[in-house]
Amino acid sequence: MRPSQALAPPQSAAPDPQLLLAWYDRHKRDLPWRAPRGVRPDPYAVWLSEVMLQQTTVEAVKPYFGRFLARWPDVAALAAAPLHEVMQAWAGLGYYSRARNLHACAGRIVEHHAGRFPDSEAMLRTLPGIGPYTAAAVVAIAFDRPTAVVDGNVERVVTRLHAIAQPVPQARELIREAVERLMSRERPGDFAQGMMDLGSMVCTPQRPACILCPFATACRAHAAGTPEVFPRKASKGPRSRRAGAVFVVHRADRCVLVRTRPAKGLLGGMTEFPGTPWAADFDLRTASAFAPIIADYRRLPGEVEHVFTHFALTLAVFSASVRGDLAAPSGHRWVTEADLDREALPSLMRKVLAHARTGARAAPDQACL
DNA sequence: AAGACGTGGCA
DNA sequence: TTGCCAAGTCT
Repeated sequence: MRPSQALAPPQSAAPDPQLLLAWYDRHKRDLPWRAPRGVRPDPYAVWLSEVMLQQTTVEAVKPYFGRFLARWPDVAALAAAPLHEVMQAWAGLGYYSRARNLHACAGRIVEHHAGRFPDSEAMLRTLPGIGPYTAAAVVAIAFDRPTAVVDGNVERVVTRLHAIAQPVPQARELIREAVERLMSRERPGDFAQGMMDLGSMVCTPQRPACILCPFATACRAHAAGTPEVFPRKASKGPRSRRAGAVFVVHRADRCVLVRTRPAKGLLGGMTEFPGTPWAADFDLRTASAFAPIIADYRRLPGEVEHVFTHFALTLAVFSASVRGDLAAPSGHRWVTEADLDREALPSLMRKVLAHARTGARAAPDQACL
């Protein structure tokens, strides 16, 4: 090597997809929805996993994926399932419109596509719950066809690789084009998954392990010494806070009063304990007007705290017991304690239930409503 | 086009 | 406790 070359500024070689594939072959994660090298995975399993993984961590998805696949081994089985069973099985995973769309999508696949997943992105995009990312992921991973798969991981890897300083929304097309140029045409599925593994294991949001990165020599952000400033994101304002109250009513025959939330919106279609609306200016003294049944309510000590993406919620819990022959008010129903586990109870309502169970024992009497 | 839409883990 | 983050989609 000539001295002039040694002294020259770091020469960034164009990133090579083979480097990523070699890294992936050595370090890829063993995930339940991944097929062995060279084996085409079941498009149904790929689609199911991709929908579950939308904004959701791998660890959270694993047990749900296993249960869904065991219970509904193919699209036809899922399409034939009652929606409420799917919602129940999804309970706890979050973003519940995904479960509704999953079921609707399965129905469309069976009705309009002879039970087989389309292999074209454009066709997949027309299906409920399948957006640009999921359509590309299914085409690349399940059908091993070359297409640019861009998720949050890929955005991070690519904005660092090219030191793209525009905030992500504006940079999206630039990122897609960069992936288009970079991706492997020979192993599109492995390339897509390799980029995501790289993003989650090496090119992490904080303290990326650049020393382990197959793209390190080509990476502009690494060269600049500031990988973690990419991607640039618009800062969000402070999270707002709301409050409300819920009523846990026990009947003498060990039933609990519940209702189903409207299909759309927050926790859409999920089971809940009746309560007040949730409001920033909630006043506890107005809670009684929302009690589902006339009864002797006791306020349980403490509160249930829950954080949604766009607001934090504080819930007061009221508890009461009523006679064994009381009918459920319209829009409500009685469910046995045992059957409660088979309800589509979101995490928030499981917290309420746990609070009611412990609170009822710890402090039988407090303020009355 | 910006905001709604869950949850749990971690600094 | 608060904020950020995780394989996005829909409106």
